Amino acid sequence: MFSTHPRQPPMQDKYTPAAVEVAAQQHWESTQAFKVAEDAGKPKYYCLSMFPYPSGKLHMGHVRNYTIGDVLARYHRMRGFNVLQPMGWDAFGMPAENAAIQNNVPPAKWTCANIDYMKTQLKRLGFAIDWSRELATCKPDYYRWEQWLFTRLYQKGLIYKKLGTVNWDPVDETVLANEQVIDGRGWRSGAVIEKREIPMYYMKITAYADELLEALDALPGWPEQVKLMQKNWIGRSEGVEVHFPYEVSTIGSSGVLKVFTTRADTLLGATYVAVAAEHPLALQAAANDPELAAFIDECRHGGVAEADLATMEKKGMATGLRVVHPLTGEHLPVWIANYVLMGYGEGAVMAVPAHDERDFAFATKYRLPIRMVVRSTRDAYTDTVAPWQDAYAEQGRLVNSGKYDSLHFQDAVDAIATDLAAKGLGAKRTQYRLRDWGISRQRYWGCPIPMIHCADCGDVPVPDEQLPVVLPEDVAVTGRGSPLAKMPRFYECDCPKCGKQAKRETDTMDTFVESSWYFLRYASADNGQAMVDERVNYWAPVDQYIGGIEHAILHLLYSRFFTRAMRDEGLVDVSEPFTNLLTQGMVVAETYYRDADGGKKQWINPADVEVERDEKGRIVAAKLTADGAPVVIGGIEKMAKSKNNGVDPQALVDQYGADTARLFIIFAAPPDQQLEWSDSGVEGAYRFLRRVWSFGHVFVSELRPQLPADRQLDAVRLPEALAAVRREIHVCLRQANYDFGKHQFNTVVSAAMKILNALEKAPREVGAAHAQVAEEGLDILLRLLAPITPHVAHALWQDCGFAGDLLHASWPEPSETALRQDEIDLVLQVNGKLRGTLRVAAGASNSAIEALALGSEAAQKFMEGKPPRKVVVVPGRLVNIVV
RNA sequence: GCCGGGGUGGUGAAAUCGGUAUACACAGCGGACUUAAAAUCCGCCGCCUUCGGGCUUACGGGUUCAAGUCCCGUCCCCGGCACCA
Repeated sequence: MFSTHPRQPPMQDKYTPAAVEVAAQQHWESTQAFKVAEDAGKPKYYCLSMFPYPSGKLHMGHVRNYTIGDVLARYHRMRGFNVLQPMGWDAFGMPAENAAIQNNVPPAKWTCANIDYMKTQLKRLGFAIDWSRELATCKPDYYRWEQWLFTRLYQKGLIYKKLGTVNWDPVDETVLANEQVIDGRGWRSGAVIEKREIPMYYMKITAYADELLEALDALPGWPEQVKLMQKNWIGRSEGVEVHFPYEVSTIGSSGVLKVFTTRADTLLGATYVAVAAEHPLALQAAANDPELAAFIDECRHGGVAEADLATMEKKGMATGLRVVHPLTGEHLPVWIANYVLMGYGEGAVMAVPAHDERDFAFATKYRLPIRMVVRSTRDAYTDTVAPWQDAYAEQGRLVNSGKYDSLHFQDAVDAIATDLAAKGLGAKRTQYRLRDWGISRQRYWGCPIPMIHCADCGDVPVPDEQLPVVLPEDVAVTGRGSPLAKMPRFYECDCPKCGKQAKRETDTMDTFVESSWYFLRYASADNGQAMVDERVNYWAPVDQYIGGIEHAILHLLYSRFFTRAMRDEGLVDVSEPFTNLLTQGMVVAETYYRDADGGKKQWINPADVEVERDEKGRIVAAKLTADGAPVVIGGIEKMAKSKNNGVDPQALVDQYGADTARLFIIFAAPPDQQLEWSDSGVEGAYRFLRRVWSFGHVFVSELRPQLPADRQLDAVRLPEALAAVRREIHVCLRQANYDFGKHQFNTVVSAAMKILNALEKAPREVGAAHAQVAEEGLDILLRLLAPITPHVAHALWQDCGFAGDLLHASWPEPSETALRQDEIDLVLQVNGKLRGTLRVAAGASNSAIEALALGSEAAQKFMEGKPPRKVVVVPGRLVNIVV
């Protein structure tokens, strides 16, 4: 109160992020800096971050995603590219319906309000976005083209209808998403979920399975891990389809049970077959067997998620039916097993307990025979087969297989397939794990499927002139049933073919459909006459796509499929939508909680907690600031509402500004790793920007006036101390450019910090030369920081008197003159251990270095008089003397 | 269960083609400035040590003159599994 601030700097020396950022953003806004059009004179760079679901407000994961994208966009602009960075909203989806149920607000209204707010947040963060291309998938001018394409693909046969299995909540009489099924029960009703078969539309993604697989090899810009996951997901496997003829005496009719196997070599080891609970043979057997019927009923309980099916207890029951082994003629029992699924392959598998772990466990449990037919190279089998060993599943030479004995895997498969084909009981076949994409959803807040069901004409696509089928927006959502199915004014219509009264489809599409083509729509977002136009072939493909690793399979695979489907419709030239892919890691933070009633945990926000540290700085305890009583440290978790460990980006921006938020996010971890939140790390980022700011203004007031007229630094002979500072700056720049190339932005920030450290420590007494080095260093520093902290860089660029708009400045390159060194230090090792350093001339020969090393004091000492056995010289790095 | 990824100081992390492990920060400790505090600046900071040095990249082996990096095995953590987006 009474104090003055005698050393308080002049006004412009104080870093005030809010003022700096508003000014920079106004400048970009008034110059329309980020609005782009096609330009044949420049290479184009289409930089795209995955568009957000408008959930309410931005979370830290969004800020990270869009900061990474913005860094790349601004960097490429300075590299001379014509950069497009658009933004939009993935606006259909379940959360809007849940909010509608909870707060009694229509999904459309809720969604639009969220979009408005989140857009202001994105603008405040200073992203270089071309907002003129903004789109929202819930708007008819977007989804009408999705409906239009649907009718095209339907007429082409690429979309078809069949039964699919869903989670049915018998109490709420509604279909649930997998995440709404918890331990086999509905999340709201608590009712036991049943599997139910309903008619659904499917996109024939399997028609592109081979192309989607093969083309992965031509995507060098994608992370190997993502390509591998997609490859495994598509799951191409070469195998044999085997037909087991029905035993007529038990089944009562002739026919064959089809199974697919990749291990046809083990066919002679098959001791039973298993079918899904919904399989026709299962239903037939259950018809007059109440016990079997009860078991099938039990199999219907629980959800459809694969992770649940794979981890549940394997159960089965014999049907009393038999099939005939196609090669031996042996009669094998047919079992119903809960782990066999009707939707996968043929809904039936052959079981070889001796060589398949799951079959082994099943056979052991139900005392079914186990017959060894493969002797692996490790000769793992003894006379007793239990317990299971992984080696049992290995390929090897056949035994106990009659004429196939001693054949190895591939020869055995070939011979068996040939014999099966001769008998008409099987053949080689390629199978995919990938299944067709079921896109029907029994939900309200989605894109209506443009189909009309007519009693006479069947399923009829909505004609072009009747599109879009507009989703009514003034709707009450209750969570019971589907609102559209209860809305005659929506579903009552006339058949487009015969004109009779018909019924409109009331299912909507999977929201993955909207996100499978939005990146193409951005190129021609203003076109009201067509889905895309010729501009798409200027911008597509996306040069750099950035988003969470959690989308590695579904979203990215659907987008690759959709791009091809649109290509084959003549809408776009390219096949691959995303040339380069950067998968960003999660944002995580510490959690704290207290035990509450009923074994529940009461999660406490980290902002309300104080931590205690020991003398090493380790956190040893934590307490709630409000009451001073201890809380439990819950470990590091993904930022989430449920764990109350989220940090609100808005509060961060309000307190420190957008540049500090961006700098911390970029510096704390490389983009593809998880990012651990740290309030003190944010402080550190802010401190750095303040130092940059004050150095800039020291330059303006003290150094710039000393600059000589001739500014050719490369021609100047600098004092050694200053030459070292300049070399350090250029070494850091070289490092930063290398790191930018591999998207390791955290070390670009390190390099910027090192440059500032070097500038601050530069010897001041050398006057004009110092001012010159400082000017060059500051020039480099501001351009390096321009993509990361664009506002502060923009302001300092102006204040320090550098020419032009920093947005259009060129990217800096290190000077060879500045990097030149006459002598270098090598590491001296004896027997691989560090024993000293060796100063040598930069161009010294290996033999000269070797001689110098052997003669050195350190080498003499640690060689202990023994003769060198070998001397390894790594030029520019080290010398290793082996004795 | 299946597929993919990760594990380096007290903490976030760095180490480019197998070549000085711990750059750059954060936290902590000590000092300067201040009536005091904040801010700022300077210094120290992997572990052990008989002060010669020895040890250290989740754990156990292996290859190599040399391994955080390559190979084999184990443990733990995370992402995805088709209706969350």
